Amino acid sequence: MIHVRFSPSPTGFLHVGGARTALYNWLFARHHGGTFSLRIEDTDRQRSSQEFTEDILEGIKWLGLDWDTGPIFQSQRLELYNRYVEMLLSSDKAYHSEEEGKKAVRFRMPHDALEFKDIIRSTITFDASLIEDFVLRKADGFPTYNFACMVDDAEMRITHVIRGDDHIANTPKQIALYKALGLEPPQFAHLPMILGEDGTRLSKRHGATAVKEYRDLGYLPDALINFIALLGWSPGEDREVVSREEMVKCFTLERVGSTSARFNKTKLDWMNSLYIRQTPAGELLRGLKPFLSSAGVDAEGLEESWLKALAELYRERFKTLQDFFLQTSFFFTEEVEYQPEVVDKFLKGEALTGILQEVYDELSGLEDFRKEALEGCLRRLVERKHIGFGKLAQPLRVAITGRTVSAGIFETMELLGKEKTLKRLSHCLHTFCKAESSPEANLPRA
RNA sequence: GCCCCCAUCGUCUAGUGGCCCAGGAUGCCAGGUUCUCAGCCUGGAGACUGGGGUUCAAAUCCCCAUGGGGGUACCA
Repeated sequence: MIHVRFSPSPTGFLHVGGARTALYNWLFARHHGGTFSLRIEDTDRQRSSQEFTEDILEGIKWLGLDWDTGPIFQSQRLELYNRYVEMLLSSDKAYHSEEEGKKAVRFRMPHDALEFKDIIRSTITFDASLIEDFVLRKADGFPTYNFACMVDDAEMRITHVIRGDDHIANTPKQIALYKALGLEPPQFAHLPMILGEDGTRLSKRHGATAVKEYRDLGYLPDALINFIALLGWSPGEDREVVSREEMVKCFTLERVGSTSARFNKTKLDWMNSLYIRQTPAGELLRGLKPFLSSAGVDAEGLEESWLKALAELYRERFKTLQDFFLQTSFFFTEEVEYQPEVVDKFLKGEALTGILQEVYDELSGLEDFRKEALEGCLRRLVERKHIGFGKLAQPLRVAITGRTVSAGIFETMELLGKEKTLKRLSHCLHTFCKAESSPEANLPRA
């Protein structure tokens, strides 16, 4: 039976690197029908905090990685580590030391050559004589990382340690500890790091690095998971879009690469838009509503079917859930703001004024405001006027949306509704076209 | 400084000695579809870090150099 764990230290938010480590452990456990445990390594009393612990747990939950046991907290297991310290002390494999008035227990590091097989890399060898006698128990009574990690891995019967390769240098120390205690070390798999877009270690200046930031920006957990999984792992056969279930099915550590990967937001955006396009509208709506609410829209007060139709209409156009409101905001407001440049380009000129007036007249006489009827009506109009449809569509789009890009004009009008559509058209005719057209004649008669 | 790891298109990667004058994806460019944008379709440019070996044959194996990353804490 395979047992793995994810063991973050709560000294920072869960970032994409940690998320990937958690994901690979989870995938490995699920693939082999083993267990996946959570362990919080909070032995640094200064830097650890409850806030980070909660952030990490919430992040893992949001990503949909369920765990079988834990979380266990190392800060609550001092007694256990002390037992191991006594064992090492009594067999003279460890000793008390004092530096600058601080009493600690150090491990008597054996000086023989050390090597271990890494599943992802080749055999890694170390000259143990270069490794000093490291501290097992600090002056404050807490264990150090290397010691607590080893004791817990042994106690939890961890069979595979899958972690970031910044831990490679720790591995010989931990193996030496296993040997000193007469225990069999687990197998190790060190994952290459995830770097920032510029190839340097991931940090705040790379923009969003925390998992929760991606959630708040409107990325779907499945999309993030898929993207992150590909940072170092490949299912082969030129496949890239892989569902969770498929990943579980085909995940192996052998297919994890050994080169560090740069985080590439552009590709994440593509992946996210792909998942958005594949998500059923109802489900998409659940994700969208919180974003609408935070934008000040009373999402619950809106008609579900209308909102669903809107999401359906725009699903191919937004890359993040946050992006959705940015593109559709004009549906949720009474008035629309018009940019001067856009007005000059699309709403001025006599010919235009005339045609927009005719559009207004035609539309106000329409009973059926569904897209098919709207299309028929406007197509007939441009045919009568002998102009290309584009000549009409753009000014009309600007008039009712305030922008030069939107979804199809008929669908947009249908969802906007007759009232708002006419109101905005009327507003434009009054405000922008007035001066250049003959006074009364061209004004909406509505 | 010392120790360790790594090295294929801008980026993520496929590739485990011949199928590779290197495949996919993304991004970029061009064209098509079209009421704009997006999407979709078609095409294009774009890489084996360098140098030595080994071999009939090397992106694949070995060595060196270079570059990048990590470690060198009573942090994890």
